[in-house]
Amino acid sequence: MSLEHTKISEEKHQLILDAAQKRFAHFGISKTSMEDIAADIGLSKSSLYYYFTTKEDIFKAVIAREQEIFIARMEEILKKNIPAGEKLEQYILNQLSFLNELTNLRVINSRAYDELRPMIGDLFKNFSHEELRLMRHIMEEGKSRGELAIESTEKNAELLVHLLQGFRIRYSKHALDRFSDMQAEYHRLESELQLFARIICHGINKKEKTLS
Amino acid sequence: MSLEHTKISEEKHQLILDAAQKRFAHFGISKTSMEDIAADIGLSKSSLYYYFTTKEDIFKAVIAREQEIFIARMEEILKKNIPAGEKLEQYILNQLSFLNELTNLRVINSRAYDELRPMIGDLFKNFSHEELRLMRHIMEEGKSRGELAIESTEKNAELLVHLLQGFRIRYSKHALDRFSDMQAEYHRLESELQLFARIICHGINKKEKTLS
DNA sequence: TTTCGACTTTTTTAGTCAGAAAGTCAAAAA
DNA sequence: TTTTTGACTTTCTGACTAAAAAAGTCGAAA
Repeated sequence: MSLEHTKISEEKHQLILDAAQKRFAHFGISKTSMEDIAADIGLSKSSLYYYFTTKEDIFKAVIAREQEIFIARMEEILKKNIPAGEKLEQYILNQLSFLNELTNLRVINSRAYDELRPMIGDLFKNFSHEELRLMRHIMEEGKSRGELAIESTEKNAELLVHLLQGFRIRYSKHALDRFSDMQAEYHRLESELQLFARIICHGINKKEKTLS
Repeated sequence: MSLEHTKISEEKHQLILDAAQKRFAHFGISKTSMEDIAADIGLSKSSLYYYFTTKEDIFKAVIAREQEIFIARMEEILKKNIPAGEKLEQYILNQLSFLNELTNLRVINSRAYDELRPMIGDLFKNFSHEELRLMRHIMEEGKSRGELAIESTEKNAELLVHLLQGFRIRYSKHALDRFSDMQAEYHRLESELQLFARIICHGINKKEKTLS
């Protein structure tokens, strides 16, 4: 309890999470021992238990931190003074850097998900809620400004979050298939997401002259 | 070889696949023995090996057949004399019955995918190609008729297939979470897919008067 | 408050083995 | 000639064990 409030303790927490984050991203949970993490930052294994009660807790904290980073980054977009459509576009495109930088978050989308769900199910659910909150914000703003042609902000927000999640899951699965050329894959995906954003915003049908 | 051409043999093939399909859908591969399948159609296990060389082959054949059914059903849509946008809409909506009826196909999208990939990886890839072919057809038709506002038919077709696959994977994962009210879930998903189709076709932005 | 070494407990791993299921084949039946 | 089968061999799986590794505890010390 009181641990949370001292500065030094907080720094150590972050130090541990930094080390764990790298290890987990590289070797996965099961192939990362508490000793490994401790050694990385020059502590004994026992000391880790002073800061975290279980290995699971460390993993959860790592995931939670990556989720916070993602949400924070997306919130930056929402603050901008641009049309809702553009916010949506940027949100969609920023998935990319998300997928590439937050490795652990990416991994829980794919292979590991079924094993990890019992552990991080709540985190995942909470993350979905957060994402939905952001998307709802975009929808509401766009609707109230008369920029978006939508009825139910809620349904639209849900759909978009689901599409993005589906896209991410599918990509994560795919990415593990091949250890090959990640760079080329990145560019392919980037242009695909651009097209995605464009279609979502403008539709695929030719625009007719609107009657109303 | 010559087996393929006799009528009786072909019927037996189908009979075996019918039984296997039900067993697999209900119990999964590992919990379905060759004896089980054989017993279901009043044959000895040995006889099964007269028609199929391995259990794996039977499973592959079951999947392949479900894929063919799906593709055939979708091709029906392509034949219709309706605008490309409507074809797209119907394609998107028909995912639903696909997910509900072709159980084995649904399962390989979710939990089992990682285990099954080595076995059915090729089938899956081939299925993707087929789906892409259909989607490309819609795009090309829509473009040549001046109905769709697209540049690269290929890129648009790819994106849409990826979105649909992502959606399906996400849904399959989700569906396994809860054994709850499948009926309500079906309706929720149906209306979500309707919205999906509408946004893809018309976009989410308010239409401005087009200049060109 | 923080660290650690020595400690116990739990989980993984490697290996064994028996029973079940997969897969083969020559002979019989249709 | 096509189809089926029972008896057969081979392969796979699950349950068990012992040993090793990793998780987790605790009291003492810095």
